[in-house]
Formats: sequence, structure tokens, C-alpha cells
Amino acid sequence: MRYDAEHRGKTREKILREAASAIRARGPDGVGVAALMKQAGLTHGGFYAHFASKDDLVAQAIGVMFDDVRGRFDHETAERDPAAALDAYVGFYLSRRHRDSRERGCPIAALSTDMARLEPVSRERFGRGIAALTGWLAGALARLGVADADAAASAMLSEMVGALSLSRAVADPAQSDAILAHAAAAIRNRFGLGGGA
Amino acid sequence: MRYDAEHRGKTREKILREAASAIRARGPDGVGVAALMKQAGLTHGGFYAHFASKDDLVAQAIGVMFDDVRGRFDHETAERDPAAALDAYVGFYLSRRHRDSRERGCPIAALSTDMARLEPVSRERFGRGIAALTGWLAGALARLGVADADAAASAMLSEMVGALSLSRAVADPAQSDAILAHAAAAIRNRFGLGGGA
DNA sequence: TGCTTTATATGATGATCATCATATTATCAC
DNA sequence: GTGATAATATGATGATCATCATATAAAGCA
Repeated sequence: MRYDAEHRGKTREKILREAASAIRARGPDGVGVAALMKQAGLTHGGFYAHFASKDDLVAQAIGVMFDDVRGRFDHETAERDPAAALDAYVGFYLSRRHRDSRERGCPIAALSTDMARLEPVSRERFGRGIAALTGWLAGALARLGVADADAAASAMLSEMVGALSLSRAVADPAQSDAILAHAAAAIRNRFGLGGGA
Repeated sequence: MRYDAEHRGKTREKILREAASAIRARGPDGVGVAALMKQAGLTHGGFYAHFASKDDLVAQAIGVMFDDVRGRFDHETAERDPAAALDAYVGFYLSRRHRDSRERGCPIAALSTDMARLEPVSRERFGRGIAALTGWLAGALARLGVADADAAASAMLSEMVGALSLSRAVADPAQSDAILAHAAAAIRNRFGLGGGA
């Protein structure tokens, strides 16, 4: 059936967006092609008209996820001075809301341990995404006057990613909340954010 | 065939140890019962004489992994003063050697994002393991004179786990090394370890 | 109106998965 | 040495998986 010229592209977008959500929620292994296509309102056979393989889909979906990361960073930091921007981003990142919405949240915290088992093409995309976010954080830290902002940003990102991952891993809600709160307090205290000491 | 009384227990141990390695290396979804039993020198059918289900195996294997964590912590910190003990543990945790041996390394960094999708029984075990390691780190920090040692230990563990996970996720070796080095330097600098400033 | 094109659907393939019923056989007790 | 016992093996079940060959049908074009 010959649809208008954009139809194919729109379908592709829809599959990719569903994949970006499903992969973050259930992991690359937890997402089947058939279930994904059904979620997108299609049947499973048409998948290979859009993607060369499931690995290809995963790699491209990771790209989509990091587009969201950029959008979120800009949204939290736009029109704020460096201290307020960092404070807002840390607050967002280490919030219960972020913890409880894996399918829309940061792919770094959602997929870090899965990445080690994925194809190089996906891992390279992931590495570029990490480098980009580190760079934006480093820019804010540099404007704050932090020495060696690149190194500080890398360590800060590790801390935020680790805390969010651990908060999602444990079963006890109180323990989970505490992990987030301790990391947020440590970061704010270190850089004098949010009126902290 | 009726073996001596310990045979069943030994076989069980062997399956569990293989599982603890394979799950850390390939993830819970990446380990099949048949392949695991073959690795242990057995056939797949006998599995259910030892474990109620694969979920049961995973939960018990997580327990085995955390026994290793305790052993490693003791090994690194025994007979050292608090600063040297912490420095040694941070050095071990954020080493390339640790990064490159997922199957024997810390389960927290190997499985954190997988845990969010596992059964509650496994997540509870994981949470207890995290709490235990946090407690040991807090003890060392308290002896160092760090205020609010529990909170500091929790944030420090998040940072180490995040850095190790990210170092394994990226494809570029230089980027991977830098992630480890930045986190190690940040922690050592913060607590005055290893002759750092 | 009818032909061509092509996006999607149908259905099949072979692999792998967890699980379990049943068969085998090695060792211990006698 | 013989028989009972229990640990492991064999083989099957049904589900799900990625992948692909082929069929269908809708929309633009003539």
C-alpha cells in the first residue's frame, strides 16, 4: 500500500520512540520485536523494512534517548546562573520522580550495566552521550569557578548515575530514598549549591 | 546413584558458584539453565533437584556474590589504619583489573540496573548487601573523623559503583580509564587519602 | 478506471528458553 | 553380592525469540 511520502518515516519514528521507552524500562533483552511492534500498532513482520536487525534498532534507540538527555538538561538549566542551574539539574536527577520513571529517564542510569554486554556500535553511542553530558556539567562547574572542572564533572556524573541506579535496585523504599538524599546532599555541599553549607 | 552424603551439597555449591560468575558476566537474562549446568559438568535436567526455579537460583547466587564482597573488603582493609584501608579499597574498586573482571567483581556494579527488573526476593538481598558495604565504609570514615559518616559512605559507594559501571559501558579505553581516575582522585582528595591534598 | 508501487501483514523457520516426567545407574546398607 | 535408594541423565513440552519469504492492499499515476 502506497501511503504519502512521510508515512514510512513516521512509522519508523514511532517504532523508535516505543523502543526507547521499552528498552529503558525492561532492558535490551527484555524487549521482543513482536511485542514492540504490537505496542506501536503494527505487526511483527514489518519490522525489517525499517531496521536491519534488533541490534540496529537498539543502537538507534540509544541515540533517541540521548536526544532526550540534551532536552532535559537544557530545560533544567536554561536562563539560570551556574549555581542555580546545577542545583536544578541535581535536584531533577536525584528525585523520586526520576527514579520512578525509568522509561523516560536518563539512559545512563537505566542501562549502564547492560551496555557492557552490547555491540560496540551501541557502546560508542553511549560513550559519546556520557562525554556530552559530562561536558555540559563541566561547563557549569567551570563557570562556578571549580578547578579541574572536567574531572569534577566526571566524578559528579558517576555519583549521580550510581545513586540513581542503586535507588532503583533496592526493594526498601526508605533505603532507596536515603541513597538519593545522601548523594544529593554530598554534591550540593561540595559545590555550595542550594544555599547549602 | 547414591553418592556419599556430601555429594549433593557439593554439586549445589558448584552450580551456585558457576551461576555467580555467569550472572555477573552476562546478566540474569543472559544465563540459561542448560548452559549453566553444562558449565558445571552436569546435564540440564538435574537442575530442579537443587533449585525451585531459575529465580530461586538467581536470588541464592546473589547471596554468594555478597559473601565475596565481604571477603574482598576484609582482604583490602585488614591490619591497616582507617586512611590506608580506605585508600586500598578505593584503589582496588576503581582499578582496571576490577573493571576487566566482571565475573569476579562487585555485584553491585555488575548488576545494579538489572536488579530493578528482578523479583523482590533478589532485590531485598541486594539491598542488604548494599547496606552492609555502606556500613563497613562508614565505619572506616568514622574512624577517620568524617562527620555524618553514614551519609558520606552512601554517597561514596554511589560514586564508586557509578564510575565502575560507566567505565565498563563505554567503548573507548581512554574514556574508560579517565572515568575511573577522576572518581578515584575525587574521593581521595575529599578524604585526604593516599597522600593526596 | 485500472495499473504500478511499496508499506505493512501473514505465516513459517529454526533456535533457545524454563520446566518437568521419567529413566538410568552408582553407591550404601545388608 | 544383592537390593533399595537417591542423584543425575534423557528426552519432551510448550513458549518465546529473531529473522525472513511471501502475500495483501492502499494510494498515487496514467
